Amino acid sequence: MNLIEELRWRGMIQDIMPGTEEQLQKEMTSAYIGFDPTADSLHIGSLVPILLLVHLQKAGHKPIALVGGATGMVGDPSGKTEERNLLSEEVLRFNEAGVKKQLMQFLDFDESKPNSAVMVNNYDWFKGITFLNFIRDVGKHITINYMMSKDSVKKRLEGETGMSFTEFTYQLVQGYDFYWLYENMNAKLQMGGSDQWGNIVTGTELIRRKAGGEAFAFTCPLITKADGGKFGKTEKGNVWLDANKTSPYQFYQFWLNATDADAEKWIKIFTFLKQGEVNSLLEEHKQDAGKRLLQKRLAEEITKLVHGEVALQEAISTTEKLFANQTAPAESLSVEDLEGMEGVVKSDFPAEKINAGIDVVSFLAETNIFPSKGEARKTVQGGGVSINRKKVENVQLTVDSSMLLHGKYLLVQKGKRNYYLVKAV
RNA sequence: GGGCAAGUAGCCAAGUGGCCAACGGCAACAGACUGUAAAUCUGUCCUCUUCGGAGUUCGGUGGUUCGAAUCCAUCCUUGCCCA
Repeated sequence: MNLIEELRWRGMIQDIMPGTEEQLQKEMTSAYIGFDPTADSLHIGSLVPILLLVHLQKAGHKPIALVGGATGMVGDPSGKTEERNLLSEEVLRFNEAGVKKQLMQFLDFDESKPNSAVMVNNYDWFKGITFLNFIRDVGKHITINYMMSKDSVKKRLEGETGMSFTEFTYQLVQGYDFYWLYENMNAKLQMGGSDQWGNIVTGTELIRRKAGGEAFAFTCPLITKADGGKFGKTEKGNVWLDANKTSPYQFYQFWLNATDADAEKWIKIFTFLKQGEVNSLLEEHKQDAGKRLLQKRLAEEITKLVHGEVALQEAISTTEKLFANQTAPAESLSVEDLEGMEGVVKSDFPAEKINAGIDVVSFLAETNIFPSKGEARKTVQGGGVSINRKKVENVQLTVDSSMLLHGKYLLVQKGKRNYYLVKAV
C-alpha cells in the first residue's frame, strides 16, 4: 500500500486534490501542517495531524510542522465565532517551545537525514511584512469573489453574527504560509483537518497564480464521537499530551472508555497496527465485546506512543487494582497498591479531623473532591459516592479513624470511575 | 447618518408586569441496567446552604411601578434595508 492508500484505509482522508497521490509517488515531498500555539501543550485533538506527519515521514517524505504564531493572532473563522486574543511574542515563543518538545517525541528531527522533520513559525516571515506590501503582493492575486465562495465565509455571511475584516483575511494569511513554504522550503503539500480545506485551497491557488507552481493538499475528517459529543473532552476538561496536565493513567482511561463504535474507528487512526492485525482484533472484539479487547489495545498502543512503556505499565497496573476486581473489599489493597496508584488524584487530609470524626459532606468538600458542600450532598443523595468501595448511603455518615485503610488511607469514588486517594497526615 | 429587527443560563430556545431562578431541547454529571460500552429509564444541572432557605441573574446604565427578563430613556453589540 502506498501512503495515500494506507491513509484511506485508516479513514484519515476526507478531501484530496487530484494529483496528490502521483506527487507523493514521484519524489520525496515536503509537506506541512499548521498547529495552534494557543497553549503550551498539545491536546489529543492535535494528535491526528501529528500522526499524519508521522505517516508521511515513515513513507520517506519530509514533514514540516508549522506553528501558527501569526495566524493564531488573526483567528480562523472556520467553526469558531469568537475573536481570539492576541498573544504576545513572549508567550508565543514559550508555547512554541512546549509544542516543539512534544512533536519531537513523534517526529524525527535528526538533521543528518534528508527527510528530517522541520519546525517553523509563520510569525517569523509575517512580522516583517507591512500591510501595504501584503495587500499589494498577495491580495492582488485573489479575488473577493473567490474568497467569498468559501464555506467558512458563506456561513458567516448568511448567519447573523457577521464577520470582521480580520477574520475574512485569515484565508489569505494562511494561504500565504503555503506560498512562502513553497518558495522557500519547497513544500508542495498541505494537510489538515477537513475544516481547513478552504484555507488550504486558497494557498494552492495563490501558488498557482503568483508563482505559477503546482501544489497539493488533502484533509482528514474531524474526529467525532459516535454520540455526537466533542472529541477529547472529559469531565475534567481537555485531554492533554503533557503528563503534568493529564496523567498517563487518566490518558489511558480516556481511551479505555471509548465506546465500541468509536474504538473501531480510532484503532485505525490512532495506532500504527497493520491491516491484518486490526481486522483480527475487530473480529475478536465482535466475538466477545465484553472483554473490550479493542479498547484495551487502543489505550495501550496510544499511551505507549505518547507516554512511553513505563508510564503505560503503571497506568495498566493502577487500572487493574481499581477495576479488575471491583467486588474485592478495599481492605485487600496493600499499602504498596495504594501508594503505587500512579495518576489517581491524591490528597492529604489532617489526621486529627478524621480522628475527631467529620461528616461526609464536609469531608468531601474539604478534600476538594467536590467544589462545595452542596454538590457533595447532592451527589451523595443521588448515590454517587463510595468510600472504600462501599456506597455512602447516608448523608449523615461520620468519617472517622475506624474507616481508614492501613491506618491512614481512604479510597473515595465519585461515580464509578473517578477515584481519589485521601491520606491522613 | 436614517429605517427595521435582535441580544435570556455552556449552547439552541420559550417567556413580553406578579404564579420566574425563568418552559423545552442539546451537552454535561450521577443512579439503575451492562462490559469502567451503546441504547433506555431516573435524578441533578446559576451560586452557597445548617436542606428550612439565603444570595446574584435575562447586553450595560438609569428610571416608572408595591412589584420588571417583561414598560420607558439612554448607551453598547450584531444583522438586514436605505443614504
